[in-house]
Amino acid sequence: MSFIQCTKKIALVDCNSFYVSCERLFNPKIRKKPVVVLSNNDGCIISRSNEAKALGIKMGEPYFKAKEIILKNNVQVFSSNYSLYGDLSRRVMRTLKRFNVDIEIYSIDEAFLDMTNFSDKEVEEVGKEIRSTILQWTGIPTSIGIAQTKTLSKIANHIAKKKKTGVTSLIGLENIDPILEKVEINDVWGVGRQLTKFYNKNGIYNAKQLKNKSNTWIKKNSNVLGSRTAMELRGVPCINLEKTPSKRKSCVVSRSFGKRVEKLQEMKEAVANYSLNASEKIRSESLNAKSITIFIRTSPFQSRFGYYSNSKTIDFPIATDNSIEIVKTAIEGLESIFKNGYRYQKAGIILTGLSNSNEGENLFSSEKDKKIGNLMRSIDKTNYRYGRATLSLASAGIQKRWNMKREYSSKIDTADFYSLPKIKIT
DNA sequence: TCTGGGGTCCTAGGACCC
DNA sequence: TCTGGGGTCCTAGGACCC
Repeated sequence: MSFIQCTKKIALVDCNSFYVSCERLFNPKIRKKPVVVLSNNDGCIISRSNEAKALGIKMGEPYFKAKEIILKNNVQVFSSNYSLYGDLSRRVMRTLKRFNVDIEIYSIDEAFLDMTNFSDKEVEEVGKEIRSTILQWTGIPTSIGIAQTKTLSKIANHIAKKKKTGVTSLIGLENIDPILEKVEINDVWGVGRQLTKFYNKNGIYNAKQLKNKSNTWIKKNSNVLGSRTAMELRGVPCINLEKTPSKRKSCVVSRSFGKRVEKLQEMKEAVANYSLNASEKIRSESLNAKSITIFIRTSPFQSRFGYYSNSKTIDFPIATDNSIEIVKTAIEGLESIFKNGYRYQKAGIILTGLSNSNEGENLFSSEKDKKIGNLMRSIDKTNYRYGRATLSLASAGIQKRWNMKREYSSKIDTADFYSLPKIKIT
């Protein structure tokens, strides 16, 4: 038996230190300097410039732990600014779409491209052209890895990150084992902490070893995901390019608090706010939620005050996108799990069982429901125009003492006219 | 003092059915 | 003494990703 193997060519375009690059765009002074961007609440370091990496600052490290290195080396620090990053991401993706190839937007700073239609020889040159176009049009530096499968293109991308040209193609190479041998197993896409531990225990330390491990062993000792990764390392595509984004299945809004919350009233305000945001989000995507989960917890890192974590899931009678109903239900859920005497660090809500809201006026939709629908739409429009929370519910509160910390924000927002960077003409 | 947020998918185990 | 077996569906929790 024989089969025709159609060799694919998949490119992974990845923005270099994306959030840092976004901040640098409007701040030339920090171009060659070490820079880091912090997560919400200024908690952890989630983006680092090469200079910051060289200082030994680690990905995901809590900010307070890295503070000493940061101060000593005059590292520039920024609170995250997702409105800015989202806008620049859209610009990068729009630029990519101009190249007329199938594209899957994989995350805020990554996209897979199907370059199968280009010849083995062309592919690297096209990659370079894409890279320089993005740089020129958006100012964002990228790296591009090209290979036969998504997993291999991730590896090619790692290599490209260290090259000056920023582009690496593994297409047409007879034997990539010497390359895979240098890739640590935990750097392989799909291999996280637990799998690394397991593979190490079984003598697998790099990508080549996993690739050459027998199928039967992998199938017996891991799950479908594990064998898929191994196949992909062998050049057999198992993970398809998703051209059309699939509808989301859940919607989470959760935050750590800027200050610990101890009172039910404050917690209610926070949960009401998260519920409002989530409702607005699903309405903007024409979705209804079947149920809602509310969760609260104290800090898992500070057990001296006692640890408490709980959640409550409630089904709606009918799938809904109505803010008022969602907030009301969230508060109900919160009251059922809230316990006095704890210093809460985080809360959130999850809307699940999402379905298209236009799928059928259901039997119960009444005049009243329609009126509520119209009300929701006009709230959304007003908030879109004048900023979120122009119109809100009283339960969402005004003081918001629990609001998150953002001490180091650049306050630039290319998606908001009043926050555009200003140029002084003299 | 200070440790992110938003997703998806898989699996094990329980409930239930015939 | 022996105490069915096989199937589906659902959910919670874990692992992974960026």
